[in-house]
Amino acid sequence: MSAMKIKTMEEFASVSGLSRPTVSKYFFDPKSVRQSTRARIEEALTRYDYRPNIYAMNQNRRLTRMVGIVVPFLADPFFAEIARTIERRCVASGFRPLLFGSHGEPDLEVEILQSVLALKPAATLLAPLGRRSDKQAVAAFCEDVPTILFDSNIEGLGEAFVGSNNDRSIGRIVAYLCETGSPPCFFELKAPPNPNAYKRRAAYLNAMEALGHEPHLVQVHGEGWDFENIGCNEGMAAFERRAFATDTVLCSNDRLAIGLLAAAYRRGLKVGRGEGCALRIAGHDDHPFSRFTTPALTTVSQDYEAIATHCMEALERLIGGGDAGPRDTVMFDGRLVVRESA
Amino acid sequence: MSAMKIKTMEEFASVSGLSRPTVSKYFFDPKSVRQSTRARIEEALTRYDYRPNIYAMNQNRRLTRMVGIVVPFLADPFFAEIARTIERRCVASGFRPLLFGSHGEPDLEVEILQSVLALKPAATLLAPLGRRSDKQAVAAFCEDVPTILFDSNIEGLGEAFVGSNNDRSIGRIVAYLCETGSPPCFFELKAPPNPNAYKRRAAYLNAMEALGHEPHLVQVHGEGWDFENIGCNEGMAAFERRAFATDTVLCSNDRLAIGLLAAAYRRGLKVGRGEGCALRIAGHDDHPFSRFTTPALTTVSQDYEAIATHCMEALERLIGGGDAGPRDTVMFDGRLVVRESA
DNA sequence: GAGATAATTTTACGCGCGTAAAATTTCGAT
DNA sequence: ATCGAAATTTTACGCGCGTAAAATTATCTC
Repeated sequence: MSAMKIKTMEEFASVSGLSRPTVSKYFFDPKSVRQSTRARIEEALTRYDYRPNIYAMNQNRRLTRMVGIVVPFLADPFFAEIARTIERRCVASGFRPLLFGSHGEPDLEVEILQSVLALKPAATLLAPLGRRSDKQAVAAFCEDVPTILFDSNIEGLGEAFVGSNNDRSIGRIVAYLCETGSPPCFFELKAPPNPNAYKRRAAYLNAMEALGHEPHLVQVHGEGWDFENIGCNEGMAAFERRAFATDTVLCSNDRLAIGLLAAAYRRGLKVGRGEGCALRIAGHDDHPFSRFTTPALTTVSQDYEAIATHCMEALERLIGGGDAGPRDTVMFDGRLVVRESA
Repeated sequence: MSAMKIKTMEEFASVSGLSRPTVSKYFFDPKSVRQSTRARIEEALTRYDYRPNIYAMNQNRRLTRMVGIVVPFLADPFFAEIARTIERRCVASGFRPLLFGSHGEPDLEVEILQSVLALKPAATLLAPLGRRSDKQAVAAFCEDVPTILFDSNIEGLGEAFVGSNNDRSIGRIVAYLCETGSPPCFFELKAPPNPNAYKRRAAYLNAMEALGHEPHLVQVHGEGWDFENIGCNEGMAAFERRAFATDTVLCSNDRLAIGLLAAAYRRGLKVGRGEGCALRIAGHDDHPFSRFTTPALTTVSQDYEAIATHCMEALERLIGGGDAGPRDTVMFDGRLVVRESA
C-alpha cells in the first residue's frame, strides 16, 4: 500500500493511467470496461486504497442503490429489530441502507424525509409516526421518492403498505384467552402515538363482541414512547383502583405488557396460567425481549422476516418495473406465541 | 405556497430575484446578507418551500455541522439509548447527527467509517466494536476526521475517550454484594465482543482479591450480541451443572443478567435478597429495561447523560480550538442502583 | 453633488463525480 | 495489409452547491 493518499477519482485515474470516466464506469460496473483495463484498475486498487465518494456519486447517478429506512423510534426494540432485519436484507440485495429514527417527533420526521430526499435514494421504507405525522409533508415526499410504508399505514400514501393484520392477530389472541380462561380486559393508552394501537383497540372490541363477551377497556394516560414506564406506573394505579374487571389482561403492545408485568410483581400478584396465579397478562408484537420476561410473555408475533422480505420484494418491483400498478397492501397474520404469562 | 416546485438553489434565487451565491450566503448565515435582502429571501421562503441539498452543501463547505455517530449494535438497547441521548444533544447544539450501527461486523464498521468520511463531518463520535475492529482502518479514519471514542477505548486512537470507569463501578458493586451477602461469582462470556467485558473481568478479580475472597468466574460460550439468549441458555446449563459456587451472581452486563433472570425463573429459583430467595443476581449498565425486570435488577448505572454531555463538550472543543492538545480520557463513575434482585 | 470607502452582490471557478456524444481503439473479414 | 463495424475510451458538460475575487451598490465626507 503506497503512502500517497488518493482522495479523488481524478487522482486515482491518473495513477492507473486512465481517464476518470473510465474509472467511473468501472465503479459502476466492473464488467463494463475491457478486461485489461479492469486488471489495471484492480492492480492500482491494491496499491492505493481509494473509494469513490458515495455522496458525490449519488448526486449525479440517475439511479442510486441507496435505500432510506425511517422508523418512528429507534430506541424501541421492536423498531430496532425490524430495522435491523430490513437493513440486512437491503445489504444482501446490494443496496445501501441508511437508517433514521424520528425520535417520535413530527418535525424531525419531516426533516429526515428532507435529507433522505437529498440522498436521491432508489426507494424509501418508511414506518411513519402515524397520527402525529405531517401528512402533507409525507405525501410530498412520496411524490418524489418511491416509498413503501411499513408497520403503520397512512391510507393512500406511498406505493405499498406492508404490515401486520392487527384485526386477525388480536382476534386470535382474544379467542385463545377466552378459550383458556376468563375474557381479557384491554390495557392501552388513551391517546397512543401509533395508529396500530387504534386498530388493535377496534379489533379487541370486535373480537369480544363476536364471542359474546363484554369488553373492558382500561385506558391510561401517558405521552410519548416510554411504554414500560407507563405500563408499570399506570398499571400499579389500575391495580390500586381495581380497574381490571377480569383476571386476564391483553396489552396493546409488549412494552406495555412488560411494564404491567413489573407492576404485577410489585403488587405481589403472581402472573401466569398455572396454580396460584392471580393474573394472566398477554401482549402483542413479540418484542425481542418478551421471551425473557418472567414469566415469559404470551403474545402475538409480528412476522419480522416476512415483513422485511415483502418490503424488499416490493422495493425491487418498484425499482425494476416501470409501471407502478395499484398501491398494494399486504398484511401478514401474526403468530400466536403461547408462553407462560397467559 | 406556490404550486411550482423549487428544486435547486438556482431556481430559488431566480424567484427571489437574487443571484445564487447571495442565497447561499443567506443559508450559511442569515445575518450575513443585507436586511432588505434577507427579507426578500424569507418572503420567497414563505411562497416556495425550498431547502438546500445537504449533501451537496457538505461536499463544498469547508466546515460542516454534520456529526457521525457510530455504535457497534443499534438493536442493543444500551447503545440505542446512549445514541439517542447523544443525538439529542447534537441537535440541541445545532449539529446534524447521522447515526450508524455496525451490526457487530468489522467489515461493516469499516464501510460505515468510509461513508462517514465522505460526509466530511465536523467530528465523529465512535463507539468501536473493540476487539474485532479493524484497528488500522479506524486509525486511518481518525487521521482524517476528528474523532471522539466512547464506550470502548482503543488506546491512542482518536482525540479523546469518554466512557465509564469499569474498575470502580465493578469494585463498588462487588463491595456492595460482599457486604450484604455472600461474595459474587462472575457470569460472563468467555470471548466477549466488547472490550469493556475484559475490563470488568479484571476489575472483578481485583475487587475480590482486595476483599480477600476467592473469585469464581463462570465463563460461557457464545458469539455475537444475542446476550439475553446466551444468558438464558447458558445460565440454565450453568445451574444444571452447579457452576455457581455461591448464591450471588454478578453478570458482566445487564443483558446477560436479564437472560440469567429468565433462566433462574425457569429453574424455579427465586431471585432477590429477601426471605426464601435462592439467588441474588446483579448486572452492569442500567439497561433501559432493567427497572422493569422481575425482580427489578440491581446494577451499576452508566451515566448516559454525563457521557453524552462530555462527548459534546469534547466535540465542541475539538471543533472550536485549533490545537488539539493531548488525548484526554474521561471515565465517569457508575452509580450503584440497588433494586430487588440483589 | 463628487469622490473615497465600506458593505454587499455577482462573476467565475471549483468540489467529486455521472453521462451523453465524440473520438479512438480493437478485431474480424477480406 | 486494409476496411468497417463494434467495443471501448475520452472529451465536454452537467449535478447542486461553496467561495474567492471582481464588480457593483450603498454610505459617508467635504
